[in-house]
Amino acid sequence: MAYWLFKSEAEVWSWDQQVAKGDAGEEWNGVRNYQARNNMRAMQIGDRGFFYHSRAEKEIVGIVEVCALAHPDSTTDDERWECVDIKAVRPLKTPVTLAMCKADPRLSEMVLVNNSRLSVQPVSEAEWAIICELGDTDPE
DNA sequence: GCCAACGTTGGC
DNA sequence: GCCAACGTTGGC
Repeated sequence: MAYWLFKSEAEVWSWDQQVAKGDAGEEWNGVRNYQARNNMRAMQIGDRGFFYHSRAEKEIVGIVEVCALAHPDSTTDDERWECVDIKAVRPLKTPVTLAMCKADPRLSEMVLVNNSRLSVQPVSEAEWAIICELGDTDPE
């Protein structure tokens, strides 16, 4: 199983809205970046991801699960753009802020720390465990 | 609100 | 195929 990180501005699509979708999940649509799309194409059902609020909050707030493989993005007719569906699993007990990630030397290689512009990014298994620890949350 | 970094577009 | 111009993202 692989791990990922999904970024969204809370004003556009928030964790609360994701939770409200329940187990049905929702398309992670609107991505118009090849690297982010390629990451979504590589995802498998059951992969886990962090849900990150960019801009105002700048913190990882929850854990999501991939529940549909990459398929055409319903918000465009442009066949280049695809997206997966994700569903909320549970919130982190303690949100993990960007500042916390930057402050932890074990996370210095994290994409979130080094390439803040990429909206769908891979997370290593080690990084996953560290952030769950910082978030006081079971990594399963 | 500003601006640096990055990705994309389009003229040549 | 290069690269300048432009638009967008996101940290500060």
